[in-house]
Amino acid sequence: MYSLQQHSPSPLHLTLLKTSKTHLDTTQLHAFAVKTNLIQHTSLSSRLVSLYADPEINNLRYARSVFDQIQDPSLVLHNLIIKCYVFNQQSHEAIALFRDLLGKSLLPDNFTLPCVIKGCARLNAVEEGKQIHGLVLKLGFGLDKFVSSSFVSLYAKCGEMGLARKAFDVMDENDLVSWNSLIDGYAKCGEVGVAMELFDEMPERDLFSWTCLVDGFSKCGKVEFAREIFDRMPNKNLVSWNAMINGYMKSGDIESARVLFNEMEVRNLITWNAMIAGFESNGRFKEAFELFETMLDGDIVPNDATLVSILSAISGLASLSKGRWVHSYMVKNGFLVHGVLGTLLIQMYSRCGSIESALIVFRSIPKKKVGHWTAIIVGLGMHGLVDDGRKYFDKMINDYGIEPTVEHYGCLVDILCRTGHLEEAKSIIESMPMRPNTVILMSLLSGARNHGNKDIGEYAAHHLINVAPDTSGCYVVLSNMYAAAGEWEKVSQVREMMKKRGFKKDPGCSSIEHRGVVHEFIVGDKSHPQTNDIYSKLDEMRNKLKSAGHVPDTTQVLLCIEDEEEKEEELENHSERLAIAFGLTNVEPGRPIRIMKNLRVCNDCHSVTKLLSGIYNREIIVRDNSRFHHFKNGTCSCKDFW
DNA sequence: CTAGGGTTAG
Repeated sequence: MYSLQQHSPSPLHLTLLKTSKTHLDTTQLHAFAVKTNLIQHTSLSSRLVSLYADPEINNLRYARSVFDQIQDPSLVLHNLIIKCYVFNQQSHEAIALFRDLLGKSLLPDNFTLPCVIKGCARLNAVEEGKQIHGLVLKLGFGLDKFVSSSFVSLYAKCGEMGLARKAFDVMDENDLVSWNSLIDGYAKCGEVGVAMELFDEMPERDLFSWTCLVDGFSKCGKVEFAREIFDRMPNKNLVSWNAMINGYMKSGDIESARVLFNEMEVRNLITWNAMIAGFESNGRFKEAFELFETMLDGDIVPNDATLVSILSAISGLASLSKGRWVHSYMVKNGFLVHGVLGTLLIQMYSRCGSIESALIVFRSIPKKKVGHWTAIIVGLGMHGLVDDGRKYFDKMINDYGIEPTVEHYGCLVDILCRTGHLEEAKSIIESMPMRPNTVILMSLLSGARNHGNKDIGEYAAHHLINVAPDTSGCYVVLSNMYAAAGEWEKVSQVREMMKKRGFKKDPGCSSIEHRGVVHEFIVGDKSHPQTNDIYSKLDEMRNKLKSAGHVPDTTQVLLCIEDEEEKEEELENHSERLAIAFGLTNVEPGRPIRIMKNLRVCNDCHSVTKLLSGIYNREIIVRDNSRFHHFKNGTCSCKDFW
């Protein structure tokens, strides 16, 4: 190893560095050039740009900074940087530089154009692509093989099949790449017939073309066609198998995906990620996590994409211990939390019930982006830390100059509704720059119910039914509100509406994690190995609640049950009660019981859990479908607003 | 000082 600081430059050095392609050598050449002021020579600085922009070295930041110091950089240098931007998924920067280039009255050539067009394709920027197309025709590159096939690919990727076809037909001679781009486009649009016809017309088909069809049909949800092609393929490679697995996962056919996965002799990281992401997106969180463990046992190294799926899966499982374990794995293995992984960690911790850990992660992120702010504000909202939520919202806008999105407004509205500032919440909804979504309107409606404001309740319900007529929760809350106001006629009107629209409730399901195992309970569940213990604990709970003076609140057992005793029984078997009974029997005294539930906690369960937290002197943390409830000493963190 | 356009996970 030599050091340029200690040796004077010799021709030998320069020759060595000219042929070298490592990052270290390049930075040494860079340092040398700066020190000796040779960087002023365009030939040397140009060489540096090309080295830094080389895919092997790929140091975009250095490439750009050297480039920026060159007076009147040549077209070739522009081409290098543009290509490097596209390679590094920063196509908007590539296009910005392309515009600079035109502004400098430099003309793009047949090297520039395919790169810029590819950048447009990456960004789905079909309008910009069309403008460039006009320029291409003016400059006379319309017949260039690479330029025109780039347009076929761009239009096909953007779903503009008419234009793709035109660009294809204009070509002198269609090579394999242009055929594949076109077929890929038709397949992804679901044009099975056209895609197959073209495929049959192709002069030669290699592996690539077959895989385009498998992937295209998978992506547009025609998984049975994808499988047909897959079975007919003369040869298959990893990409074909992965595309097929992905197709099954997208269509929700997890079993078929698993069968393929097991049949595979060779798998790569993409295979594992496709499976894990597939489990996660289909709500099979437990299996996603188990596969992740299998992967690590097999010494396969995960990447960011794997962790994105795994953190989401853990959020779904609400398993704090698994979350902590994965977080420490990430720290040990050098995963950076600055980008999307930071967002997911914050989300994971707040959804697993530890807002404290979420805050620690949030504070540790040096350059916070919108996603981080959203995650922490949503988290604080879920946990009912009201003042903090408001504080972070203001801080984000005023100190960091970040434009709030609909989600941020949602949190603010939620906070205002919780504290009874309903008019203010309503006026924020009316003045925010975007249309209110279901979540915001539900917050307002629930707030109106809890604070007995019928006018605002009806206002919110009216808008909700317009925005999302399928939201059953809206009718439930509205009916609760009328019931509380004693307007029984309106209550029955709402129930009629629900019946007419055919709403059926999902069965309630709660889960609790104990010693690394997730235990699931549905309403009236008797399948757990400890069922006897659980039901005798339920008996004990019922007696203690009775002596504490609890009267079951059956007003929310809405639809099908008429008999009063049956109503009470239904309540007693709600899934969260089973989970609490399990928790009281199994979780070590003094440790909190953490439960996750798929539906909103009902009124009666909420007041029962408050009482139980006092009676058994236990902290009980329940995550329902919208927020966390920290029950302690007979009260709840949501202050009875949820 | 460039060597280009088509398929798989997020």
